[in-house]
Amino acid sequence: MKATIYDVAKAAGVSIATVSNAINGKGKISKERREQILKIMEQLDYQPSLIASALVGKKTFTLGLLIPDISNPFFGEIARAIEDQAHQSGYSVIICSTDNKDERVERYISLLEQKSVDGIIIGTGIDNIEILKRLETRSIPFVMISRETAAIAADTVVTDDYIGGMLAAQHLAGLGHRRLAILSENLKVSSSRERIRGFKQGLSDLNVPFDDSGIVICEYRVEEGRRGADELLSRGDKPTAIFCCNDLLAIGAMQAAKKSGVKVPDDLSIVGFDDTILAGVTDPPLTSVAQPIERMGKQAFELLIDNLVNTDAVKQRIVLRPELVVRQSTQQAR
Amino acid sequence: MKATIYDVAKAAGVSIATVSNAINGKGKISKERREQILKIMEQLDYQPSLIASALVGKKTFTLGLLIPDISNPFFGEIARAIEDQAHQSGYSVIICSTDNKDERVERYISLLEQKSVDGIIIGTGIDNIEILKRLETRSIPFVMISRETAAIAADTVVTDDYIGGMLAAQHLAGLGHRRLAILSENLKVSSSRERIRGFKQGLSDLNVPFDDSGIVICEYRVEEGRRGADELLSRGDKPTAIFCCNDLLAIGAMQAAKKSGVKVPDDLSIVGFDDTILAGVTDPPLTSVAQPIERMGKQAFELLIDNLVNTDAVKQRIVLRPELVVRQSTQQAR
DNA sequence: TTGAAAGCGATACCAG
DNA sequence: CTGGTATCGCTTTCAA
Repeated sequence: MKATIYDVAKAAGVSIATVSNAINGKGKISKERREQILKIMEQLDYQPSLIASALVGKKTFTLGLLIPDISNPFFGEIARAIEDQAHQSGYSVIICSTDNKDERVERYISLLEQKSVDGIIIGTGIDNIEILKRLETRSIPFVMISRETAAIAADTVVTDDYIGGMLAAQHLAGLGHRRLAILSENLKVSSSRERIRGFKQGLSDLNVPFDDSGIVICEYRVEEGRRGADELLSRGDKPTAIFCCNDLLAIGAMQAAKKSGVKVPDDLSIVGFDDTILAGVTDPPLTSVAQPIERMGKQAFELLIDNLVNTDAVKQRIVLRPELVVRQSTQQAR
Repeated sequence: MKATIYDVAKAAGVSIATVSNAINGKGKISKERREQILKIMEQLDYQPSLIASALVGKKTFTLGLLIPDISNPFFGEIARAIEDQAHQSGYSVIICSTDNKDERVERYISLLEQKSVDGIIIGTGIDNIEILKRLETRSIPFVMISRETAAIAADTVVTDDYIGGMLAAQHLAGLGHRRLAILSENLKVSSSRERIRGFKQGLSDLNVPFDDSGIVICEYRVEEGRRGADELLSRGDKPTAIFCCNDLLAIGAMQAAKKSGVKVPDDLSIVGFDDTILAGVTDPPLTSVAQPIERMGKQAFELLIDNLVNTDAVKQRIVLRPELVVRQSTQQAR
């Protein structure tokens, strides 16, 4: 059987209170006693039970991470960034892939609640605002990462999607492109809207005309991106450049281009978003707007921890600047 | 404050024991009482504390998952498969990215131990066998997935790497290739050795000669794969086909080929391994040996659960058959 | 069918 | 400095 604090106390000939103090460095214990106890703990291979200490009111040192799908490289990277931060502070993180389904979100949150996690990081879309409100009333700290809700005051860390769109626009316009198009996922996602808005603003700043008919909306998968791009490429005045609101769509666009004999980047420049591992793997490698994932993870974790300490701190919204990573899917317009 | 079982009991005018029984369907309770209690639980928005029930000896319904890196798509998929299985049975999983470092493995295991996880799924290489032995003596159930240790009797679920190698060989030989090469990662990993052994056997079965000088070893990243392939392609008698022991290396090989003007698949066929999301994204899409990840996750979870129930069951080793997914990176030899 | 009471393993307060 | 002891929220006998 696993050793408990009682075993240690008995072996050391002291009370459990003293052992507890020795472990946590609380109270005053003579140095000798302390070392003696520590030694015995080692001999007994004793590991304090976090379960028990969580019950007496301390924290569980466990976090929940809600994302659409851990097998999606973008979220895998987010998870890794958060995991690293958390681990440094002794926290572990429970993954919850929601598939963007509110029903799964609810199940997971209820589970996390029962497990008394210290907080939740939400990186998945949540349609039903009640879910977040519930978190609030139950005073479970949470922060949003890479997603937003206007409907509720919440700590948030996001990439500046507007700037991201702008960077793409400046890059493409700078290369001389004048016939541009946008491939975007569902406009319900605020980040897509912002990316588009930034892109259009970027163009307009440079006096490059753009008409909304150049925007094609599709789901977020490669497959759909391909179909969306097909449509764009079959038009009378084909675009010479497409801005895609994520890498998956960009890959779809590249595949569509190839199928219809349009050469990337010679005949068509393509810019993606997220700069996932996929961007470096396509042929040609994809120019993409990179989100500062590592810093996002760090900030999200820190916000959450602040929340634990200072329950009623003012909610913050941290906006991080993206960066354009130029590879070979874009070139001078001809 | 969160409602406890006492609040429910008081509100229902019964004892906590009765509430407990109502929740768990244990003992005998009149149907009316039960429903009355359930209703009150709902009114109070009561969620039983898993922490408390874990303390009284029940399970924590939490698992640890040790993998090298959750941001690597292959492990992301493994994690997802396991998460889905686990979630179905009410378990949650804690991710532990080890970077293949024993020191991180130890820290994580000790953490998982303190959190009293019900079991651990190990999908990462562990050099120090003592770590596993320790798990054994502490009777923490664990299963290995996609990794093996001969040094200890453990439940294991792996892909049949030998067959996987063979499938690749048969495919390439069947296409008429005679000058073949292998790009493999570190031979310390048993799966690499098996893949190579299977590949060679497959060729020899078909009377296709193969010399060990055609094997190039490198690390597992794209970058190194490129260098390894460079070497192969600069040789006097270039291979017409390369079998790569994972997708990342295959991508490296594709890049090397492109750089030196060798066309894939016209001049060079390439086969990868793992069939990650990356395989569908390269140009041309990569022919790859797919591991049945979903089934692996399912089996691993089931083995673990069996372990919980039946502590001293005979250790099993489950070997799953891989499958060749033919895409466009391979074609008839000319 | 229901309830009283004894833990589970730790923390923390209050005496000594 | 050190040690009782109540407590956290729940499960589980054992009686009633």
